[in-house]
Amino acid sequence: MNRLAPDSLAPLLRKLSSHHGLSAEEARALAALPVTLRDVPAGHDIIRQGDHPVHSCAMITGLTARFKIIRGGERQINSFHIPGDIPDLQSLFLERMDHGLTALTACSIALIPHRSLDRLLADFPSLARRLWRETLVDSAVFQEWMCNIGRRPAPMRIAHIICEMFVRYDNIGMAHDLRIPFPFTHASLGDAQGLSVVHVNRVLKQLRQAELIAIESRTLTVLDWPRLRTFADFIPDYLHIPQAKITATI
Amino acid sequence: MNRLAPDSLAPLLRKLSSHHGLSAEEARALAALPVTLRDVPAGHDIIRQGDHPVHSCAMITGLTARFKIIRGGERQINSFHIPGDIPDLQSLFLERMDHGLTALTACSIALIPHRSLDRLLADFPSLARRLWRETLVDSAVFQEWMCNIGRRPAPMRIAHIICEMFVRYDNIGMAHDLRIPFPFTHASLGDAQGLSVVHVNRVLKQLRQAELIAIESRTLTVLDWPRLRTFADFIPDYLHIPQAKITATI
DNA sequence: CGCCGGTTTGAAGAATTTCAAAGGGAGTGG
DNA sequence: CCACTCCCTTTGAAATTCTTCAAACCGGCG
Repeated sequence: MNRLAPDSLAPLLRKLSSHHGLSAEEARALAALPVTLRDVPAGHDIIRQGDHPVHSCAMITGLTARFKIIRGGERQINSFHIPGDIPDLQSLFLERMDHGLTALTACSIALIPHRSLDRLLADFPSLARRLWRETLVDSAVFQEWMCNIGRRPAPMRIAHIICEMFVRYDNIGMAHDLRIPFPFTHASLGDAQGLSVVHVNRVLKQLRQAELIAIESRTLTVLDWPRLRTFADFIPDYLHIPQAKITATI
Repeated sequence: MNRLAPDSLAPLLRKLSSHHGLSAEEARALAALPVTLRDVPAGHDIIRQGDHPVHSCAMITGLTARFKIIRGGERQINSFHIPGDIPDLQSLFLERMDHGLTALTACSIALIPHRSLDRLLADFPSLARRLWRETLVDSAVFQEWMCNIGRRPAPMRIAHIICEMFVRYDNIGMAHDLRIPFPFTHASLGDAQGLSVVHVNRVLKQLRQAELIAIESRTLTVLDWPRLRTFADFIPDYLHIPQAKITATI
């Protein structure tokens, strides 16, 4: 399942350059990282709580989630990760994993040795700043999720996470005609937004009946973006995507 | 309300050195930062959503909270900050504030110009790594709070946040005889943990009656740490405080 | 064809919120 | 020094949201 490929970091490069363009030199340094490609089947845990990873991984295709299992066995999903994300960049500085990373769909990921990352950051402080920024955006998303889970009623929560995924997929060029991949199970949405499977189901039904969204064959169509985003109280600030890139499509 | 003082960053220095000791040179560079001290009255907003700050602030005394107001006016508190924390370090890279920072008690804070921080980080990559790490710990705390809010019942949530504050206060030498400052209002706890004021009140009553804690004159006493931490399912990993420093006191 | 994971529905039950109102306690002004 | 005020805490009761339990359904895959 391991192989090497030269431009496997393309999604990451695109994302990193989205804020300020990457210099040729920076791009070269990133592309030169010695990565190992790995294909992960759906449902597989990529990193487990308690691990001391020596790699971080960049998402190439698929969908992953960071999660914690709490006493009683309930799962809390803290984030979803799509191509271009580095879900476990923090493991570079926080040696011990306090959460897991799991593949919600079949994924292909690029493993980057911490040692190489260390060197890269030392040699290119500007890249260090970019990556630091990425971890901060991550953090900003956590904060918005807390608002969702802590203070918004279920229908708003689900609408909100749909809006978020829509904008994020759009940002990496994976939204077309108001359609995005939607491989989420009701259980994964519930674990992310603090709801039971049953309730997620009922709420999705509402959203469908209100003709805000349609879901078929693991694809979600936004039927009425303005109404959906209003309903969800969705304000994309917190994703810290450059304005220009957002307003273009939506 | 502004004045200058030489060693106002002492709490921050102590915290930063807690992971790996600071070199003399690093400590000197930090202490040389041109900070402005400011006293903030309780209830005052230090930074508002939408601001583009040119400083970050280090907590010297008092208690602050990061928060968002959502449509409908509800407040979600995302984090509490005690002396030694830099609640808004992220504003160095995320230009626009997507949340606010408010003083829950009278506070004194040290404003550090972003320009000086930039220079510091460029001159001392090792300090950059330490500060990056701090923001990642912040992130880890967000993740644990998500577990709390999303998946734990109210009594566990409140017990958990109490455990967290206890360990954090202990870590900066502000816990004595199992007592910590407890200036939280029920409203602030509720806004942090996704509960109503009324319910926080009832839950605190339970915890008192179970003789897990006692609260008087804004001081909380942990009456039975082992039982409290078990009840809360509290595992301090996520605070990423060096083992040695934790087990010593608790 | 049959299995399996995921979805859907109904009904009952629990946790939590909302509404309403009374009870402290600390600071302020007279 | 007292009275007043404001904010916070506390309590009760009713309403609501969401969960749990149970069971049927559905669609893709071996």
